[in-house]
Amino acid sequence: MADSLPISPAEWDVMEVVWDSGPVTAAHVIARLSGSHDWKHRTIRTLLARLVEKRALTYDVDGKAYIYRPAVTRKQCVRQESRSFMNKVFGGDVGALLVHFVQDADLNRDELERRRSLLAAKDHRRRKVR
Amino acid sequence: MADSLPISPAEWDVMEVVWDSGPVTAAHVIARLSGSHDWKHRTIRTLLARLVEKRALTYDVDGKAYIYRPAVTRKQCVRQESRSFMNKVFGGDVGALLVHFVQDADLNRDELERRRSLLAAKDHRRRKVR
DNA sequence: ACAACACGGCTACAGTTGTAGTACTTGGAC
DNA sequence: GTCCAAGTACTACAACTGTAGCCGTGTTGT
Repeated sequence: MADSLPISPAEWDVMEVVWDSGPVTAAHVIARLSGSHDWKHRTIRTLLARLVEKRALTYDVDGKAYIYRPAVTRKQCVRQESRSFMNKVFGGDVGALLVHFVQDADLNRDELERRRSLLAAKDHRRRKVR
Repeated sequence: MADSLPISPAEWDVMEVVWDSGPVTAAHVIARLSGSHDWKHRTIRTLLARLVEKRALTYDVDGKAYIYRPAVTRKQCVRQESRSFMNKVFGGDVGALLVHFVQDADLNRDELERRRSLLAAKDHRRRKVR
């Protein structure tokens, strides 16, 4: 339905809140993001306004405040971002992409495992020593 | 080894050529990209210069021209881009990412299949008619 | 030796992004 | 009815991007 211009990383974080919490006020978004980001409320209001401009959000007026709602689904956006990422980095080759991330996941698992063993060994040594 | 600032999409296309072709002149990069992009040679030279600034490329001077070489491996860059993409869009959840792309791949296969059948049906009808 | 031509350096300029500040307006408390 | 806190609109500004142009200089063909 929508063209939906690209959503920048900062804007994406705002969209997440709106997608998660249904129709929300700016105040709500600000409260939600205050934990994870160190943004002044003005920054978040600017991002909301830009997302409206980009037609990624709409709003209803309630008294003096706006109630924001997504104008595009998360799925649509994920799809679009994913495609452009895949094209840029993997030349559009889903296979190559999958290989990369599977290997990456395996590496992480191995790394976790390695650390666990290290810890275990340390623990073992400590036990022995005392 | 390197900090390696973010590489923009246009710059990425330039890096691809350098990664693929080993040490290259600007002229070579320009020739290679002339097929896929409609860039003036100045644009590509600008991109090369920016990549040097960003320490993604280095060069040796050969007479009046530069011979460019990657200063970062493709692997490093793919890793970095992939991480930031995964964090932005999938909240760092590799699992969710894999699910998305696998489904996407399946959809594409189905879509291909659907088109093939359509074509086949059409062909069938045509044959019948004549 | 001189004219082109090719090269890199510097400059430009508009659109996007991150990160706000200022100013004006208005619903609501009193 | 008045005043204020909170809300939106407008403005700001530097860094990054896409997309190049101009300029001085050195290389090369003739």
